Amino acid sequence: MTLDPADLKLLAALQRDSTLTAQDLGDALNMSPSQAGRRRQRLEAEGYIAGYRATLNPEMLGLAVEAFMQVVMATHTEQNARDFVRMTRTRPEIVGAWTLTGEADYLLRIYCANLAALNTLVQQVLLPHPAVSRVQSQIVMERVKPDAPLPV
Amino acid sequence: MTLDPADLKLLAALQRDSTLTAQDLGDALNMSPSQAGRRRQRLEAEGYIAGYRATLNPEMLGLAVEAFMQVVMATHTEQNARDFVRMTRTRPEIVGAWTLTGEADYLLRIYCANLAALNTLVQQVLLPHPAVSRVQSQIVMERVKPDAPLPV
DNA sequence: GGTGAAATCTACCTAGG
DNA sequence: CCTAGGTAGATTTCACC
Repeated sequence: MTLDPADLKLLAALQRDSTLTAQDLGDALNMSPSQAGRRRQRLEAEGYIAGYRATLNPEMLGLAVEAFMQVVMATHTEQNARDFVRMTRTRPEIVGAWTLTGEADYLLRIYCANLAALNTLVQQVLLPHPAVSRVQSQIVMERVKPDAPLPV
Repeated sequence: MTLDPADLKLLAALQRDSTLTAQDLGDALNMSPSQAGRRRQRLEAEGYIAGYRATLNPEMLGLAVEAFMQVVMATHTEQNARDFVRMTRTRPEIVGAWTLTGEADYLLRIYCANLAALNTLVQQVLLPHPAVSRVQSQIVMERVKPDAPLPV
């Protein structure tokens, strides 16, 4: 039920590249392919591995602008919160949203084609939302360390 | 060279689940497995797909605390920036780092086992760094929309 | 767009502690 | 009796037609 060093190495390897075969994993962990495959199946079944995803290149898809937005709510009713959360889940350009401690109520992570699209999102979607009081956009200038694996 | 609607559907599907076979993709796109596989190979070769990764469950790994930190630099020399960037790439609990427009110089995304570990990072690593002036931690209270696929 | 060889996965079987 | 290693059938991939 607990993770031994081999499990951690296996998880780290699959975070970097999920196309590694049981043979590859066995080589890396000094065990037989059977054992490595069995371990992977166990880690999947126990829920350590949430899924296998393709990672895309934002630039190649015309998503030139990444941004973070801090959103402050005007009123903190339950209904407002539900509405806002539903909106974030509907908009595909919002690729992450969190509620945080501190002054801002929400942090949004956005991918857009250009600055105009970002502005449209703010002016047409966020600011018109009844519960939203203030939005502060912060555009990403450089990805210093983008989307690294979890520390296992 | 440009992406047609089938390409976009294929990329969206692989973002959700990269274990889909050429047959599965063919079924979803109403084309033969050969064609679907060929398209995938083309999108990989052209660089639209950066890689295939396993997504892990942070909670299962004992990573109970997610946080964002806004870091303000004391001095903006080239050397300071390089040092700081190297530090972020070294620390595994820093899973993302960006330079932003606005008052803060860096935004860091962190995964830690607990609040004590987070505090240790701030006190032992970030604040002692010669270039760092101020750090503002914002703990994630709720993941409203965590790590969604890119909008394709 | 289809076909077939090569590789991979997975369930089952056998051996050893 | 339980765990590790190996094996074979089914599935998938990929180069070629």
